[in-house]
Amino acid sequence: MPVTIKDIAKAAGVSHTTVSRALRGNPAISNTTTARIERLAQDMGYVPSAVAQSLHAQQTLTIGMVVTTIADPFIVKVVEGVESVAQAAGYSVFLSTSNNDPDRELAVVETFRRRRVDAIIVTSSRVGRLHSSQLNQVQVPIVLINNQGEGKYLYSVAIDDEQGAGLAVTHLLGLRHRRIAYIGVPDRPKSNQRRLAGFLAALERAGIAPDPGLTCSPEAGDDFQRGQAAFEAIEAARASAVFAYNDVIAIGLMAACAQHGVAVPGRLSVVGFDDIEAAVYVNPGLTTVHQPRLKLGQLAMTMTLDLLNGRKTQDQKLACELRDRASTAKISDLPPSLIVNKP
Amino acid sequence: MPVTIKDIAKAAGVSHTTVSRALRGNPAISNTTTARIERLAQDMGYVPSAVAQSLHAQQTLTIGMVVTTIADPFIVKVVEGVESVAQAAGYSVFLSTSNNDPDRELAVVETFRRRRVDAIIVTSSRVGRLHSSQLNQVQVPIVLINNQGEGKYLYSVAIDDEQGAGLAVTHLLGLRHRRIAYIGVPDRPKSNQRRLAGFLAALERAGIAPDPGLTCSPEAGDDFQRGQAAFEAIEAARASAVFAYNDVIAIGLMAACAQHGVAVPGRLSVVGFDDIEAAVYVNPGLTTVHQPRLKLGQLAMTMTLDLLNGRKTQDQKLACELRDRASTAKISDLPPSLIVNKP
DNA sequence: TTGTACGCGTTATCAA
DNA sequence: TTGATAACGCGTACAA
Repeated sequence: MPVTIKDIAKAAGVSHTTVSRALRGNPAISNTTTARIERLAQDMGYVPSAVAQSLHAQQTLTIGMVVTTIADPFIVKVVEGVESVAQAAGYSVFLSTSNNDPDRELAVVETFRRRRVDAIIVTSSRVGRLHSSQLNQVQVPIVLINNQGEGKYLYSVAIDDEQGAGLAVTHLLGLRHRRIAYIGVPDRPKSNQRRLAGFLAALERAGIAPDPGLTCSPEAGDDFQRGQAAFEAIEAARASAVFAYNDVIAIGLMAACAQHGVAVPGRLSVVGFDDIEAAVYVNPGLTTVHQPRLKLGQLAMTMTLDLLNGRKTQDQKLACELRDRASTAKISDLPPSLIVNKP
Repeated sequence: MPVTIKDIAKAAGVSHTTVSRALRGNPAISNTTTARIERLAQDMGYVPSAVAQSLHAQQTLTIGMVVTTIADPFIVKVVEGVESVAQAAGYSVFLSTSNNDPDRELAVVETFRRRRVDAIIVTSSRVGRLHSSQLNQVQVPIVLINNQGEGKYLYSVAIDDEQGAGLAVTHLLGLRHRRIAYIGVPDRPKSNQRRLAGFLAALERAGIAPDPGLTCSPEAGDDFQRGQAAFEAIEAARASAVFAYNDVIAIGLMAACAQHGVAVPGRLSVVGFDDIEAAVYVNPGLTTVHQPRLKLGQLAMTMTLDLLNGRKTQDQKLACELRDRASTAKISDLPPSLIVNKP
């Protein structure tokens, strides 16, 4: 049982009220007793109970963060951004994973409600389900990362997927590529759709008609395997360049290329999305669209603090930047047929 | 202001005591009123306050987790393991980063004390500092991951570094390598020392005398850069194989090799430690010592639960496994001088 | 300058 | 079967 102000009060021969005031630096208490009490508190190893304080103050100075899985290198950085800003502002953060399971996500939110968190931050959820049921019952601000939602307490900060995809395609167009493929994913429909839209829009601006054969969305297991699985479709489509939904997919594709003797970027240029750590580890280094993930997390928490302090806020969108590394090159002047065939 | 049992009591025309009992399924309350109250609670959107419950029960069902940085791919998995077991057991986890700053680490532990967490889990800290000052003041169990410490409330779960290093070296010896180098790190002294010890012990078992020229510990920036920086020393030492402190260093070294035209594994075999995701992404796939990181986290939390429930526990050590991929090969029969020179 | 009394939301003890 | 009342640790209005 930790030391309480009552214990200190007894030891000091005063009321617990006096102790409370002294420790909070209330000027009404005489300097001498204040000093004495402070010393006593120190000696007795007193640490105030945030639980009791929370009950009294009707706020816990905690926020709940829901992530699908922390294993995603993208999410990790976001969490780090959130946590650092939170910590600096005196907030603690509960981290919970949902594994992309809507039921668990609801359970997690329910737990956060029980714990009386002051706000909730959610990354990459399928808010559809969440929204419908009890999200509107939640009486605290909810900040969505990379996801929109509509509701009284719903706010969002997001990456500009379309702009990012445009960056990738523009880069490839600048390298004279014309047959550019897109590898999408089936399980993040919203962002996938936005990246696809950005991809198509950029092509259209360049006067290139969309070719359905140039977009695919492999079903295989994890993202890396999806990238590998996409290899055949890319070959069949005779693409000279590929824009992948994310880096892991791009890296999986590059692995398949290496296996089949297709040189990157000699025969095929590859652009990813995210700029995860591994993008600089692989060979060749992966050209990719950098997401300001840390900043995204920081912004989400900053916005949360604004909300908590009654300041005005509005939804934010963050721009991406291109990281030009070694997996892209100017298209060779050989005819496409020669370029895409095996050696 | 959320709904309380008093609100429900008023609406139901009973005392709040009855409501409390009804909602907890106390058999003393008649079925009819129980049903009526449950319905009311549901309709009014009642969610019990974990804060008030914690104050009363003198336990919060929360645990605090301190990590140096969540950005470390090793730590991420550990966190995931901890969180999944915690969540299943009804515990919530506070996650805080210390950035390897002893002061911040102390501040974080202090915050956890204020929040009255039931236990604390710490990964990869330099417990020296922590231990000395106020760690002994903490009245809750502390589980250290990959770190020993001595004290009343201190427990630990760890990877068997020596065994893991032995695995790596034995593998290389089996491939006929004799001049095997070790790349260490200056900033994780404990585990570095243990891996070095395992490295040397395995060599000794094979009757190979240690050669100081074959171990180095680059000071450069991050681990990747350290791996790159180690290249020259490895060349100078005329090693045919390298065991690196971790995967990122190994990958950095491989990048430098690619740059200088040194074939891996043709000229140099490389073994890492950790088995991070990127180990399968790089080309060639990195042979490495797999740490059961998820299991490590799960074990840490399981042990914490045991401690909390008064069960007996003892410090645990987890064995590693070798993941044999493509960065190691049998040494060629050319004389060493030919092997290590540039093409 | 200090103390008394009450409330925050919940559970438990005791009495009816 | 139900209800008053106290307690958990803290902060504060009101009194002295």
